[in-house]
Amino acid sequence: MPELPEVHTIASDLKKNIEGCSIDGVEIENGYKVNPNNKDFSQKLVGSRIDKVGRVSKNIVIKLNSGDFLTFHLAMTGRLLLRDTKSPKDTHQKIQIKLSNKEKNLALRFCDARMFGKVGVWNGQEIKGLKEKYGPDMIMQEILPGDFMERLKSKNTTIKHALLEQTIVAGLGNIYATDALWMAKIHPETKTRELDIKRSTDLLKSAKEILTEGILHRGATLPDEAYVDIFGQPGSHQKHFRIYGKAYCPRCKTKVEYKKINGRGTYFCPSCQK
DNA sequence: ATGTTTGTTCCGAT
DNA sequence: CATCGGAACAAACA
Repeated sequence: MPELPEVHTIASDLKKNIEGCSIDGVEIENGYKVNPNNKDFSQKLVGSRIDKVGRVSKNIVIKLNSGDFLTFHLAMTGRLLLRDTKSPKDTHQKIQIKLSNKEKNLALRFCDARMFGKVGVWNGQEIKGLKEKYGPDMIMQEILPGDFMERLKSKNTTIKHALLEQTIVAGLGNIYATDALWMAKIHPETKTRELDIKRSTDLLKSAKEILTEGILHRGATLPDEAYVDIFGQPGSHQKHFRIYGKAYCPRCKTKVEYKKINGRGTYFCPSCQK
């Protein structure tokens, strides 16, 4: 489930809590598979130290002192939890990584109900390749409106679909893209080829604004609690959704329309999104 | 029982 | 060969 604000929250909390820790052990649930394989994964992790925690698009990327990188992609239902080593196993727990420094012993746990998530260890070259496959990050990189427009126009599809394409711009998911289009008063089925500079500028501004707001609210947690932070706490951005999940447009009170656009549930106001 | 779901990748059609 | 749309991945929930 996590989109940029949720992944950002996890990465920044992890940064404060596990940088400098040594990796003492790795436990992988029976049948669960990681990259490149479970044996090499464990061997490369155990005995190394965590240098830096960061994010590449929606991947959590952890740099080790060995020069290798540990990555997590949470997909729809992945969770990263920082627990006491003695705390009981979490639901859908797939991996436990034991960490320690002078003051504490911790367990970093990866859990995933639907198992669309991905976990692995990679070398520097592979991480370079990972970074290269994504478009500019909506928060960490400066994107000029003209560039944003050209990138969107490079794909001949609906604006909603193009926004979700991480190779075009990185960070938006279904919820934030839906709200960004509402903020910019753009119909989600608008063809990318019909974009002009004014609408592209509005959309870029809206997307950055909604993602920034999401970060301030520590992400959005839906009723199923697929996303919680590393301490198991929900975010609060769900209280600030603009049109996602709404029945009436907050701007003009028109009844909200819901339809699948390129396979994803999309809410929009038929009156003010043109 | 059926239709949903926050993401991404792959396959078939064009 | 390149591009696009949709299915598929798997599980929980209403």
